[in-house]
Amino acid sequence: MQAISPISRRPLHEEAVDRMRDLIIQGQLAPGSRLNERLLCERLRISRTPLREAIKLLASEGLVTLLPNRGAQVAPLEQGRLAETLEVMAALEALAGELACRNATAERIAEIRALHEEMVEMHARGDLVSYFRYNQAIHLKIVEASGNATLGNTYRQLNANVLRARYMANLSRERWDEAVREHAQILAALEARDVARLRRLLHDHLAHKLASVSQAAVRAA
Amino acid sequence: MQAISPISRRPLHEEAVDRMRDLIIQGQLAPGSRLNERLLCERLRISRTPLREAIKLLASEGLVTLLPNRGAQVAPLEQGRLAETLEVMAALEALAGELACRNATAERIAEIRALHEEMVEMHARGDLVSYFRYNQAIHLKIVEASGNATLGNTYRQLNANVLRARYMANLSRERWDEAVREHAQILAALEARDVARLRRLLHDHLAHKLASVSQAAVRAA
DNA sequence: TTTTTGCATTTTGCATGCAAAAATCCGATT
DNA sequence: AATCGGATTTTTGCATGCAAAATGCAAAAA
Repeated sequence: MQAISPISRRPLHEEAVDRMRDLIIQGQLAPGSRLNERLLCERLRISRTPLREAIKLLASEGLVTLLPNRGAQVAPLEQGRLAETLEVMAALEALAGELACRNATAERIAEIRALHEEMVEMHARGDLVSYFRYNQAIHLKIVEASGNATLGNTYRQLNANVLRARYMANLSRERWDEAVREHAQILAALEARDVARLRRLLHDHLAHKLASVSQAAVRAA
Repeated sequence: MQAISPISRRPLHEEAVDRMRDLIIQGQLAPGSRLNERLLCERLRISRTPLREAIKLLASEGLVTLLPNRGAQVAPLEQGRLAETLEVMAALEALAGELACRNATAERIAEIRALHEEMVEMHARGDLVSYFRYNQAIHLKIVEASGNATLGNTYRQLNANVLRARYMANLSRERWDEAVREHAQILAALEARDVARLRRLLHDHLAHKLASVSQAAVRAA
């Protein structure tokens, strides 16, 4: 008998989580704004039960803050929290790099290089939005290449919180150029399977990202 | 005016999460067993709405697996997943140690030493259960001493999954002795604020733990 | 005897109802 | 004009209702 892909029927609460996560990351639901259940139910065309389940899940991801007896709000953006998160992500990426050096197949690394080439192209064109998308894809791919699914889940969860900061909007030209150079080095270290070097590069890359985001936040304040 | 602790009115779903998490960690809800909503509602004396919210949250922690249209089950224990989790926790503890060296107050470190002394005492007495409790407390305290709350949350979440394995039951005498020696070294490095050494010690300590758990699992299989 | 099919029961997923808490409004009072 | 108090409305938290899906089981067919 031939393999048939099962009919997919996602639960409503999952769909709701994904939709709301996107809304929050894209800023359509602004940090600090209250989540009115009735309103969101109407917009998503679902009832309160799955919506409330979704809100609780987003709260566990840190994208939403629960206010007892007063519903929930989109988690406010805090500089300190962002720094904390990036610090943890740096450690996770360093681990991912190490594991990827040891476990990733050559094909997987080639895929990462392909993404890298695309990203460099977008940098050359000055297409910041596309650059940013490839950049994200590369980091995620490295984490996946580690072969540690738990690491991947943990990373993604933290990443959602960082995406909201939309630091890409405040990326200076110098920092952008530097980031691309760093990426080239990261890829070279991965291809050489140089664990120590890759660990250090990934760690520093994230540290620089934090510095750049912090600066942007200071300017905004 | 004197500070009064407010009358606690925790949401039912939070209470339910905590209770069920304990039940799962303690094995009263066995890995792989189905979660019958009606039954659990009766046991916890709550209705299905907060219960279902709790189940979804536990699923995001990885303690529960959702089976679409067929409810949920306690997440089965998998050797590979445990190894993955410990690998991530090792990286997080290494980071925590580094941050603790830099940020922790002397008092905080003294508190950790106090816990360590107690733990050594329990080891001397052969009181494995108490030893295990102090051991946990020390690791959590180091993570807290990092001052990075996000790191703490991430660590605790992963930790819940490890606690279920109850590797302490299969702890060999030699490994136990060795673990205590490792802890003494860890504490010394923290007190000396020797970042590099502490990182390495914590990392190795976790690696040894994984090895010991794996061995126990192999024996059980 | 084993497999398949139809039916009854149970369980789940989602919607809705209800009471309590919070927010809002609005006039009275200072 | 600002503030307070109280009633009114809104919103939340939890319970329950209902339909669809899954499960169990016995009878029919192979």
